Amino acid sequence: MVTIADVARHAGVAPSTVSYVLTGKRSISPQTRTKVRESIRLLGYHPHAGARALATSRANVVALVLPLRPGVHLPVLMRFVTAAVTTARRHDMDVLLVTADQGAQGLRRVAGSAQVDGFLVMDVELDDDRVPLLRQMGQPSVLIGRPAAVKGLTCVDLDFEAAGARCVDHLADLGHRYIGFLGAPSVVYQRNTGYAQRTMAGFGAAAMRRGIASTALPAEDDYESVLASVRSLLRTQPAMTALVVHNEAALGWVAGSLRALGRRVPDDVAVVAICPDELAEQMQLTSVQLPAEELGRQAMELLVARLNGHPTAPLTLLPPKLSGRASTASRLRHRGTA
Amino acid sequence: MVTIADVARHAGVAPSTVSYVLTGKRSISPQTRTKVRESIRLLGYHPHAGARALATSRANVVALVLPLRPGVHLPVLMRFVTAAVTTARRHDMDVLLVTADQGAQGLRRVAGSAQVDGFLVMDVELDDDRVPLLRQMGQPSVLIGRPAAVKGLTCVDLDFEAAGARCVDHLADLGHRYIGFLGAPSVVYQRNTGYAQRTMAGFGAAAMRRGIASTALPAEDDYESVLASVRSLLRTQPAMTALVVHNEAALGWVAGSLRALGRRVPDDVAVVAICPDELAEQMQLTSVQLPAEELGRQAMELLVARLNGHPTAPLTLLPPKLSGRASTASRLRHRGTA
DNA sequence: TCCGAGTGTTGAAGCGTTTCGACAACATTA
DNA sequence: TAATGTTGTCGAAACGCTTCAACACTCGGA
Repeated sequence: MVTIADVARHAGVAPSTVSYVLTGKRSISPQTRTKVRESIRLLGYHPHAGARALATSRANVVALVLPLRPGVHLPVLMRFVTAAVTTARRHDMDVLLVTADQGAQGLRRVAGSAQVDGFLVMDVELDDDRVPLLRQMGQPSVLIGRPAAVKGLTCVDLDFEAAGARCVDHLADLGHRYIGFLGAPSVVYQRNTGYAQRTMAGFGAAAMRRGIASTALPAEDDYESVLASVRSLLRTQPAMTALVVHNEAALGWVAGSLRALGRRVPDDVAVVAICPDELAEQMQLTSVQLPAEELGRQAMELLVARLNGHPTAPLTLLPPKLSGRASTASRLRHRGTA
Repeated sequence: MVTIADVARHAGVAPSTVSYVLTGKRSISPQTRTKVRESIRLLGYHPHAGARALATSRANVVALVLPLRPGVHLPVLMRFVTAAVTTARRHDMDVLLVTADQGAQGLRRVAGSAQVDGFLVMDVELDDDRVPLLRQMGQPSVLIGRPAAVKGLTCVDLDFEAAGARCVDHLADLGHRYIGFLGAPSVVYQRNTGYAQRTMAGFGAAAMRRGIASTALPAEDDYESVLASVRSLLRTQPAMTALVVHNEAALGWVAGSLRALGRRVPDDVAVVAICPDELAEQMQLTSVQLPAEELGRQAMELLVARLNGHPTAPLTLLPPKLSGRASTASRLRHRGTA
């Protein structure tokens, strides 16, 4: 292994000088700087991460805590992950993967051994058992998701209530008066997952506000079950002319199910999805974006800020954005206003 | 931070003694051992990972290299990942996430800075640009997948050729004489991905061997495209009575497409999938298992073996296992033998 | 001419481990 | 009894980096 001493010798300077060239914490003459840089390049020098961590008590690594629970939509999850990793790298940080099975135990271990400087915790539930632990541990952490109490934490999330409401408003503006809601798999609700419940709440409240009749059902992630849920919604509310879908896995089967039940999208039933934009684009669905990349990026930026001692707000909510597409381009409004 | 010196002082021994208790590299009297253990517990001591890495030149971290290319089925990928992480933890190792965008550059960096002791590389292509790099770098590595030349490497993979063949044999034994093959999205073949091509090859060779007519087509991951592919297969070979599907994302739409074209599973068309067992179980499909967990586990075990200086075979192929389920339970055989 | 400020560089101490050689204390053998 | 192992413990020297205090210069200004 080539060390800083080797570089120093090769460049004819002291090790500390090389260090200062690297970190930029002191001014170095341009001549020396280029000389040192050249030696580094020539020798293929890379600072030893462990040694650096020891000297600075900073590992430049953050833990990414991924529970991998059933019911989470992995493609979406991976977008969070990629965005977070990319952002981390932009700040010269690496990412250590901590999965569910390691549990609280695992958090303690990596924090205690100074392996990581902070935590990025994904898929946070309303009352998450990791939250008290994170609060008590000194290490900075950022949560993607929103536990019941955010005091003393840093959380990032989409404003799911607003998202649910936004869907209703859009449909109401188009003249729809009977709207259905197709939710996540029922386990997700049983588990007390904040985002699912909040979307529902926002949806329901907005419907009340606008004087619109609404019905909601969960949907599992297979065709039969989606079909059953849609059928059930239609039976409950035969006049239903619009459907809000908050379930990525079910999306692929919604149009098919409606068709199987004799309804066409968008002419008989308009559909609004809450999902990543790409997915909606591909299926030509009007949608409220689930800005996975943006969330992952923001979360990591906040974590970096905290690592550098900057204070952060306990809760950052991203406003929902709706993109209109073919699935709500029905002629209902014209009919209604005709 | 509580250090080994603190523990030593608290227990009334030398730091080195504490270290020996921890590593077990020298015999320590039971009394001292319990005394030290008690102090460790009481003070909540965790050895500093960086310091340890510096002293031992072993980070006890492996890099997990995840390209996250389009077309890979993420649920399957995540099973590899979870299995690999779990296995790593069983050997007291942690896992650093390295994603595609970091490229070869990233591999060099983490290896050079002694951040990781080895690499677990996933989703390896036939001629992967990371392979020469891995060969030249000193660090041990294990690949999941199978590049064109495996000399000097350690690779783990399912025997996809055998898997393709196994499907044909099963169907042939049931009396089918006209078999279709529904493959991965076409990008996967364009990208020269080994597993897709090998499955096809195994399928084709077995069909020839058994004197069976076969047709193959790729399928994209949306309903319309699956329907189109299936229709095209049926048009090419109207007598087709069986279908082998090697495309997790398409699986959900296969039965629907066949039904839409007037064929029922399994009575008109038998279906065999190559996919993780759980997925097949859920859809009641006869399948050749894609043993993601087993592959991830094996790969990590091999990596650990290499890290400990044990030699490893360049190629470990897992034999395919077929589980019969409802989707091939047609009465064809009886008709055939009747 | 001398002083103070600023600039560029250095030597050495320290970060928290592991590990090697040394050394007591005790047990075993000749 | 002396020589020889064995066992358990210790002190000190690494490991490769950062950073602080100190030092040698140069440059203006008084």
